[in-house]
Amino acid sequence: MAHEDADRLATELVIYASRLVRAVRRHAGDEVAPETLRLLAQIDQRGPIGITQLAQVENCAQPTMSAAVRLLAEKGWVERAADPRDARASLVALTAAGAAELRRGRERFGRVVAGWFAVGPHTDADLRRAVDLMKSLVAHEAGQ
Amino acid sequence: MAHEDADRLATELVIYASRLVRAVRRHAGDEVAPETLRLLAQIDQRGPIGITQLAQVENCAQPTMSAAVRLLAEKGWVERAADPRDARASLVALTAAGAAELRRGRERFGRVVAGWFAVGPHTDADLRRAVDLMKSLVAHEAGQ
DNA sequence: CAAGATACATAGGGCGCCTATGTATCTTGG
DNA sequence: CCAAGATACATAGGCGCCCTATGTATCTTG
Repeated sequence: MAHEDADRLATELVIYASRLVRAVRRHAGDEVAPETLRLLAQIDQRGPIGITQLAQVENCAQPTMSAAVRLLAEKGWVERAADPRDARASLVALTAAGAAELRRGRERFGRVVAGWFAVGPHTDADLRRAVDLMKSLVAHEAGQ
Repeated sequence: MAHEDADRLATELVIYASRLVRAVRRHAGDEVAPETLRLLAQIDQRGPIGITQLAQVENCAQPTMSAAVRLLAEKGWVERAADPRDARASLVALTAAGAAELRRGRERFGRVVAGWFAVGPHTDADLRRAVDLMKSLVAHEAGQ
């Protein structure tokens, strides 16, 4: 059945995505994990942003984001400023050290993936298409 | 620089892989997580297999695999039999319930991904290529 | 201005992953 | 043939990511 094949393909996508993340995390050693880099990238992109909103764009629970931001703050990679228009809220932004860490992390991920990539038969265009596909999948999660 | 772009692209691949796994896990609710299904699929494929060897093919530490197999066994999805040729070793195999769970999990992952997939502009061939790409990347991790 | 909504923190738990270490059991060189 | 090292697995203990439940300010509004 074509149905079974499609299920299997979708399952493989998820499974290999999981493997890829684990592989990169292992090769990252003691440095920033994919989840951390993801969060740094998000904060970099969204500028000063509140915890709750950050949790929403990251699709995680607010307490999860509180804890994650606290860890980043302890490492000096983000700063929490008071929101002048709402005393309940805080605005999270990257520090210079956080921006540097984001850059270093990207370089390292790039090196690691490039190393595996070079051995295989795929092109840069394949890589871009794969990224687009997953971006599209994830984008449509929240939407329904 | 082309270098910076490549790093960014590789980083995005990893980040979106991480998002995809999280998204699927969330939509799986209380049912099997991607990591669990990955392990069930592995045991299904490799037949009766020892803990250490399973840890090797899954690229994780042996105690990690011991714990994972224990959880699967508690749920009745795998059975540990004594290895007749080595009293230290045990042979892990799927039970009927485990095989059924694997089937159900694949169907659910298929449904979830298909739901997001249908909204986007991508084809089955794109999906297949993305899977192949990640498979290739992960395959070359151990190889070097 | 009380009552509900909202932003965030804390408490507590589960799972995936790790290293260090212990306990059998196998294998092998003297 | 038997001690010594190698091997298969388990246990202990720890960290990160993620969750729900709940508490505490602060905002908003009828």
